[in-house]
Amino acid sequence: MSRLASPIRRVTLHDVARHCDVSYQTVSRVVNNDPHVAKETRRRVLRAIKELNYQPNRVARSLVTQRSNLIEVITFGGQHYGPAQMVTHVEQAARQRGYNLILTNITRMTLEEIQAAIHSLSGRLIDGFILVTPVVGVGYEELAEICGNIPFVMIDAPQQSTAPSVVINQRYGSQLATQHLIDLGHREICEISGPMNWHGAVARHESWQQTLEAAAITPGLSVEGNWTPIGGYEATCRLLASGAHFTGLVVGNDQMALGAMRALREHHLRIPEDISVVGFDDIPEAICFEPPLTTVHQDFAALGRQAVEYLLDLMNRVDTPLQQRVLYPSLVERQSTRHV
Amino acid sequence: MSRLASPIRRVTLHDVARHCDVSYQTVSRVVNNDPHVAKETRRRVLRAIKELNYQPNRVARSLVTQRSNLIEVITFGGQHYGPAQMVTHVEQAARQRGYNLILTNITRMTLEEIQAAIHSLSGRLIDGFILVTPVVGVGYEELAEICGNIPFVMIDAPQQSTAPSVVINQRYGSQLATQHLIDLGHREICEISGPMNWHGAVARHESWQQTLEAAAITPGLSVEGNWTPIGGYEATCRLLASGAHFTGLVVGNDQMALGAMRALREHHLRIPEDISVVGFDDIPEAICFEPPLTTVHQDFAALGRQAVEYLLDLMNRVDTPLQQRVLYPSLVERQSTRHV
DNA sequence: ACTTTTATTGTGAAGGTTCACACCTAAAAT
DNA sequence: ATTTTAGGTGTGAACCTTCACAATAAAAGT
Repeated sequence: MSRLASPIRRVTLHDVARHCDVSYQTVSRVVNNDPHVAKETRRRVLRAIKELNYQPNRVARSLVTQRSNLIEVITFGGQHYGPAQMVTHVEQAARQRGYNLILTNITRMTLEEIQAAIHSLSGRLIDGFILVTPVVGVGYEELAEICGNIPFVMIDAPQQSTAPSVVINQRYGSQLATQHLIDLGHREICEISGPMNWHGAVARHESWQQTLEAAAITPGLSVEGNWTPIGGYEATCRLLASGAHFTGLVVGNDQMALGAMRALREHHLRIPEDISVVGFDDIPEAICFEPPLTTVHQDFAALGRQAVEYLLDLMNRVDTPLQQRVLYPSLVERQSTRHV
Repeated sequence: MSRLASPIRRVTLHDVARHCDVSYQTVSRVVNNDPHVAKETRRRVLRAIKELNYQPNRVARSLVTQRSNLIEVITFGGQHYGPAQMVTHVEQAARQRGYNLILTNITRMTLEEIQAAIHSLSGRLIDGFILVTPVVGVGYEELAEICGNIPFVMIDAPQQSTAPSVVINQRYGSQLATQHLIDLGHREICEISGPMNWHGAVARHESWQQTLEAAAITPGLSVEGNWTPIGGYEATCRLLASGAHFTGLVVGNDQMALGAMRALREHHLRIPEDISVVGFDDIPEAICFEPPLTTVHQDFAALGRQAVEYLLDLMNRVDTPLQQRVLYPSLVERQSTRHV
């Protein structure tokens, strides 16, 4: 007995129809909950379906209906906390609505890669895309061109974009973090930013700067990291080597904050006695950092749900407006910050 | 102009055929790289394909070939480091081989949930499954029944199972960690384990115990955690509250190790001066823990690649043997452990 | 009693591809 | 000169649904 998928003939509408002596169309009606079926007939058909263990062939259905109930998620950096979190919740929301998810995780966020990803499953009759596009150089117009007439929603699109997108207001989050330090009396505040080709990094950086300036404080030095713990460590070492004096440090994400705290400690700076540190993301580890990290919480679950909801609207309702739906992060105060 | 996916007729084989005056079958041959096409004809067809921007309809193709080039990954705890890592690499490996991935992340790892997940896309002609089944109660026989004649590979299956699976040898990893402490002269060694309904947790626990016994050491207390930082924190508090004395602590994963270290510090125990801690997973954060964590490194990328490779063999080659492919973890020594 | 409406069921075609086979032509073998 | 072979190309059917419409029977209206 071979284990190779043998060409076992699946049971079809016709088989069911024959089995209970109706036409295949009637069976189709029962399967699709068409009301124009006599009660007694429906009963008979349903029993036959169960007896024969009939499963509608979704491929054949797709061929005629021109829709697949498939959503493709194209993401970048799927191994990181944020994206992984989003994907999980997008999947959950999609499945609840009867859609399955095709996942494509690209390794370089360029238009070419996106194009290749979309191309690689063109012809699958994908109903819609969710694009996690956190880096610059991937704009709405280009994407619209690539996606053709298939609706899509962007996550992590540039703020204020006219593209259909769902975002968390990064500027607001960074303002929250920075203002928190200001409120604690800090006047010398530096930053470890994310890679500046990410929208989020730019937004957080600019907002850090503007919040300080609004409080008539000259921004301290800002050093660029790469989102990783080691990146944060190295960036902080560079910052310290520059001789800059500061009492507050705003870090682009929690992982880098972890590295930053390590670097600070190695330079015999205590947290929060000497330096207050605030992160971004609120990863599950943050609460157990040494000390527990004050950070900005982002609701990735809501983000994922919203994206799916919006996409389904775009797919199924004419004239859903193209807009940017904005969620707001919140500050979580822990022990890595204190009054100066 | 509506943005709703309008029923724009896609260009088909027939369109291309008409455009360069051959039969649709010839175009099909060109598309599928059939050698029985004259050079000149192929050239003409290829040009027409490009001119008309023809994309083969994979749905129609699936209908007749009975295969979809689709692999479904059913995972559990997709937001955690390990599973997220695996999914990412599985996707990458699959796409390289021309397969796309349908992701289903279930929230409770039970046979019913798996069945529902598989059922929800039955009829999509999925070519194969990759099942991340880290908890007990989900055995090969039951899965084989559910999957019907569709081949599947399990990841994180119980060791020694006869099921087609790819695993990392957890026992070996735990032995590495425990032996490391023994070699450093520790004789009082406790454990924070994962939830005992996970194979991995059981295997690590048993191997911890056996390694100690093999060295004629009585195992210390073992407390069960839930993989999370806070879980590790609480478990360690319980351990300390029990009054147990120990100098070495083996923790089921890095996240719990983070929580454990926090708990230890709060009880004025220094790491590694008073207590040596060793983790499991080697998450990217571990190197920046305070102190950097000695841990067991698992190669999730290799795991994902192997799983895909094995599944494709199962799908395409008759009589691929059913076996368990085993990878080995390695110890990464950092600063959380030292000689007693 | 006859027409109209409604409820239920059936028929033919289409969706876009691949498979099995038949056909044709030109070159090679006899 | 005739047969065989190979290379190239085309035809019809099948895959399994849904859609549009036709057909029938029963019920309701006149």
